[in-house]
Amino acid sequence: MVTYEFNRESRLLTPGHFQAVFAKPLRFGSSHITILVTPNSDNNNRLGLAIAKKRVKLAVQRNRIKRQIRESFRLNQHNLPFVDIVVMVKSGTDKLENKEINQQLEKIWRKIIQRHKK
RNA sequence: UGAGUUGACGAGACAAUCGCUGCUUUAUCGUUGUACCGCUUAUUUUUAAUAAGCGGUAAACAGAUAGAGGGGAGGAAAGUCCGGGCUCCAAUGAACAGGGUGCCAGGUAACGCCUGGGGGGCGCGAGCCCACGACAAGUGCAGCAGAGAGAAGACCGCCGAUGGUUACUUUUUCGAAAGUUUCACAGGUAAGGCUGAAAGGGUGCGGUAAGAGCGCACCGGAUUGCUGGUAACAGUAAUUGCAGGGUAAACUCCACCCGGAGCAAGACCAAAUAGGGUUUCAUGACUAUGUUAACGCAAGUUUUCAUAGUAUAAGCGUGGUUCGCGUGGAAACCGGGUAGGUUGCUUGAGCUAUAGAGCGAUUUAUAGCCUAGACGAAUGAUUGUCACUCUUCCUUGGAAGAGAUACAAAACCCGGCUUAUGCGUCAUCUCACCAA
Repeated sequence: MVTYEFNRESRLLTPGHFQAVFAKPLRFGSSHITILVTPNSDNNNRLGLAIAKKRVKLAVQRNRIKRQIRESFRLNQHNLPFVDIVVMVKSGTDKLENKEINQQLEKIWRKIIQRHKK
């Protein structure tokens, strides 16, 4: 079933959730983005964002990046296996265009899907 | 038309698709408690009451799903620099300490803000800028330069009583005398030079050996009075030779103001685990005394029963005090409280319009309106069309191409200040040029 919804059930909400992902992650990355992945027990995939103030200084840029990531996750989530995901960002990302962020993310989604098919 | 000045407003628009988050409403679903009705069981106070369970109906509250409607970042949301509301803590008031403000008047919930006025500075002007009380209460500070930096100072210069000397001039009774020049020097001087950011009022005339408020006139200052003004202050008259510079974002003095911490404030619900208190229960344990039985030569060990004691234990360590060690189980209830959740949370010193008061900040009255409430943190993404600027072409409003789209995102709420900001629109006044 294809869904484009994105509500509270598809987010990591508490520090506990985040710790679980940081504990033993699979790492995927591109030039500006790092993604940590852990399989979860729910029949759902969940997204958490870790955009450090150190990496992206302006609140406006942080918001923009978060929205782009959420949008990309929302549109691709039906292809992903059931996993918990934490997206981290390297410095310099605030200078990327929306399109570039999207391209990088889609590459990573493909990698994750391939890895989990095996 | 150009160059400026001040003020106000806007912060790309529309459509489609896919999403996020509150609100309103409709439908469905299940859950919880409430009321009523019926049935069953139990107890007793037995034509009934109470409790528990099941079923039905009603309305309410919250939840989930689906549909519809409607709302969803800013002028600075920023910096967190002031002020206030609100919350908790503290509190009789006052003083001290500490901090802040600082021309006058008004506005305000309050302010370090705003308005009007005064003074000073800048600009041809419209206008803009200024922490703008007191250094004659006291203390302190000032590199270098310079003679001297505070009731100053004699380096150069100017003058010069007196004494000497050289030369010259004049007079001459030929002894000399006077003058000029020059040297030494008691001293005078604050005009000039020099230094400096600053040198103890300024200009002119008189005066003097040379000078000097030494005297005078004008300007400036101080004091006292008068006039105008609520006041800051301004004007004016008389008196006073002038009275000791700067610095108070130096200590300080004067006047006025200020309790502390903050929505991670505060309030409510409250899992698991651990721990606290109260009550009850059951039996067991321990101790003391007596006692039964068994074993044993005995000391004693094990054991039965009874009585008494046990939470500030008994007991042990050490004879006493102190101190330390030790102080079992189950159930119910109570209270604190972590994770988490709910609330505080958006109706407010609110916005808009009209009218009145006021030069204005502002304020009064009436009417209308409700305009974000997220919490690992929503307010978005993609595409298309049109707008904006520039260039080119035809030509005077079309086409093509290119470019730009800033600064920056609520986090309890308001009033300010400061800083960032591509640009567009409107109004205001000033200056310059041209035309009339």
